[in-house]
Amino acid sequence: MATIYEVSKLAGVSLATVSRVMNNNTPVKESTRRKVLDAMAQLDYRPNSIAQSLASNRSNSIGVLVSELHGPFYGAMLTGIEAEFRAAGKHVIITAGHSDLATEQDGIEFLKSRNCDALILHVEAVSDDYLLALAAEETPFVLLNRHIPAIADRCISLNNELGGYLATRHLLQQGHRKIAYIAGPMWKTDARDRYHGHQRALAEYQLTADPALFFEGDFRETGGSKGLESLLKTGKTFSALVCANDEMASGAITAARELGLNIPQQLSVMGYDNVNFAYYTYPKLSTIDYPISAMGQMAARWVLREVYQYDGNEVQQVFEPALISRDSVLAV
Amino acid sequence: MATIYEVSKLAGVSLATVSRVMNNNTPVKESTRRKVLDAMAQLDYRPNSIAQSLASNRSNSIGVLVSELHGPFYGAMLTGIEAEFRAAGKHVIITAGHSDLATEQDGIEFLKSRNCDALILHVEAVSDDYLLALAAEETPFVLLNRHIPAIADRCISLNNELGGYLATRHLLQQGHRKIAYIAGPMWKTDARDRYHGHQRALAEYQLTADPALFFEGDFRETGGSKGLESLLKTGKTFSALVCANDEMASGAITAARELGLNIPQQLSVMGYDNVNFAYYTYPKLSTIDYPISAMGQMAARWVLREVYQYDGNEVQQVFEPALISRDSVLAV
DNA sequence: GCTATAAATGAAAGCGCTTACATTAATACT
DNA sequence: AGTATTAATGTAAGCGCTTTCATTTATAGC
Repeated sequence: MATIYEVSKLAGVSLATVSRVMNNNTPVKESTRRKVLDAMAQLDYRPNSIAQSLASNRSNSIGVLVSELHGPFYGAMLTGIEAEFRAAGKHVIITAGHSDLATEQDGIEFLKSRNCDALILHVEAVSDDYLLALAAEETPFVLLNRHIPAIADRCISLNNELGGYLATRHLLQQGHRKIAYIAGPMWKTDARDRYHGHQRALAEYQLTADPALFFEGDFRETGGSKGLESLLKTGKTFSALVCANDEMASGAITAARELGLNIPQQLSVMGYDNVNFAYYTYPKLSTIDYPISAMGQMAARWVLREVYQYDGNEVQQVFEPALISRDSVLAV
Repeated sequence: MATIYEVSKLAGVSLATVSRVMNNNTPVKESTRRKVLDAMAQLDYRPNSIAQSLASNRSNSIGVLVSELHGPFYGAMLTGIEAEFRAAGKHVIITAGHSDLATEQDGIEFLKSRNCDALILHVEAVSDDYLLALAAEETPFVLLNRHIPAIADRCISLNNELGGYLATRHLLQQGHRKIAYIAGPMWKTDARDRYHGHQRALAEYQLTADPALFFEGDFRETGGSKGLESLLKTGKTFSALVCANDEMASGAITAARELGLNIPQQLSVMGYDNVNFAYYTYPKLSTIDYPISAMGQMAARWVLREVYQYDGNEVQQVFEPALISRDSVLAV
C-alpha cells in the first residue's frame, strides 16, 4: 500500500502539500493539485485512516450504544444512523447495552476507549446523574429516547405523552368508555409519559383512569398476556385495552384468543411503537407510530453538526408520534 | 488523558516495559508489573487505541457488511457477532449493502479504508468472481450465508437444501400430497437450494413437483400474497403451501384470510427462517429454523482464530436447519 | 525594477504507541 | 569467584499522517 511519502515523491512536492490536497483545507495551486492527484491515482493511494486519526486527533468514528441489536426497534434506529454517517464518510461502531446497568456502563467505556469522536446512546439502565457526569467529560454524546432537562440540547426524544393521548383518544372517539391499560415498567420515563397521555385523554372526556383497569407490565410479550389475564380476573368489564407497546399488545391478543375472546369484536386493542411485526399480527395492530428511524438519523445529524461542524439541516429534538389505525380497534 | 510516557515516568520504568505489561507478551518481573499497574491506576491511564493500531498495524476492528440493519434476520446475526467480539475487546464497524451491487462494493471499500483487520460479509449482489478477487487481497474475510467452493474455508452457510427438504417432508408426513411452492428469486443460491430440498422430499414419496404449483416470489411479503393468488387462479387444488421464507408465508396467510381461506384448516402453510415475527402471526407459523445468530457468532470465531490467532473452539462451517412445528400446519 | 504584501509550499516536530535490538541484571554451572 | 546463559529491561526507530512555522514564489503598487 502506497503511503503519502511515495505520493509526494512521485508528484515532486512535499508531504504537507499532499496532505493539503487530501483535506483541501489550505489553498493549493491548481497545477500542483493536478500533479498530486495524478500521483495518487497512479499509485492507487488510499490514506491510512488510522494514521490520520492519530495525527489529527479525530477518529471519524461514532460509537452507538443500543439496548439490543436485534428486535424490530433498534434495527430501524441503526439504519437511520448508519445511512447518515456513511454518506459523510464516518463510520459507526456499535455495541449493545442489554438494558443492564453494568453492561451499559461497560459499553460506554468501551466506546470511549475506541476513541470515538462522539457517542449516540440509547440507554435505559444508567442514571441521569451518570449521564450528567459523562456530559462533563470531553466526549460529546446525544441521548436517544431520553430526556434530561439539564442537558436537553443533547436529547432527541419522542413526545410520549402525546402518543399515549392519541392512543386513548382514538379509542374514546370510537365510542369506548371502559378502557383498560397495560403499562410499561413505571420506573421508565417513557412508560410513565405514555400513561399520563392516557389520563389526559380520559380527562377530556370527563373520565378518570380506574386503578382496577391498570396493570404494570414489562414491555415484553408475557407482560401483555399476564396483564390481560389479570385484568380479566378483576371481573371489571372493559371494551378496549391500550398497551404501552406492541409486544405487550401482541401478547394480550394471543392470550385473548386463547381465552376465546374475539379481537376486535369483543375487545379493541391499541399498541404503541408501530414495530415491524405490528403489521403481521392478526388482526393487524392499530398502534402509535414511533418514527425511530428518523430519530436515529437526526441523532446522526446532531453529531455531524456539533462535532464535525457540518452546517445545514436544523436538528429536530422532539418528535411527534402519530396514530396508525389498522384492524385491532372497532367502534362500539 | 495520561499517556504511556507519564505512566512510565511515574512507575520509574521505560515505555517498553509499560507496553509489555499492557500486552503481556513478554515476561515482566512481578514487582515491576505491580509498579506499572499501580501507576496506571493512579493516573487512570487508558491506552490510546488509535496509537496502538498505528504502531502495531492492527486496528482491532472488524468490518461487518449486512444487507440491512433492520429486519428480523440481520439483527439476530449482528447480535451474535457483536457479543463475540465485544468479549474479545474487538470492535465492530457495520455498514449496509442493501442487496445492491454498487452499494455492496462501496461498503467493502469503505470498510477496507477503515483499516479493518477482517471483514464479515453477508453479500448478495456481488459476484463470485469479485469475491475471489477480494480473497487474493490482503484483508481476510468470511462469507456468511454464501458458499463458494474455491474459498469454502471462508464460508459459513446453512444447509438450505436440507431445510427445504424438512419443510416439505413435514407436510408429507402430515398427509399432504398436493403441495404448492412459492420460491425466492431463483438466481439466488439459497432460493434454489431450498427448492431442491423440496423436490427431494417429494421424490421420496414418489411425487414430483408440479410446475403449475410453483411460483417464483421475491422473498418479500407481497411475493407471498401475489404468489398465493396466482397459484389459486390456476384452478389446481393443493392442501399445503411451502414458502421459501417467513415474509412470503406471512403474505400468503394474509392473502388467504382476505380470500376467506382458513389457515390451517383449508390450507397448511410452512415458512422458512424462523424470523422473530413468525411467532406473532396468526396462526403461529410452522417454519424452518435458521440459526443465524449462532452463525454470526461462528463467523466472529473464525475471525478470532484466523486473524487474531485465538485458539479453542473449532469453527463450524455448515449449519443444519431444524423444523419448528407451530400452528400453521394441520394433518390431513 | 524594487519593495510590500499575499499566496503557495516546504521542513520538521509531533500524535501515542510497538518492537527490534542492545544492554543490564539474575541465575546456573564449573 | 568467574564465566556462560537466560531473564528482564531500556533505547530508539518507526507507524503514516497533520499542522505549525518558516521559507519561497507570485502579485501588486509605485
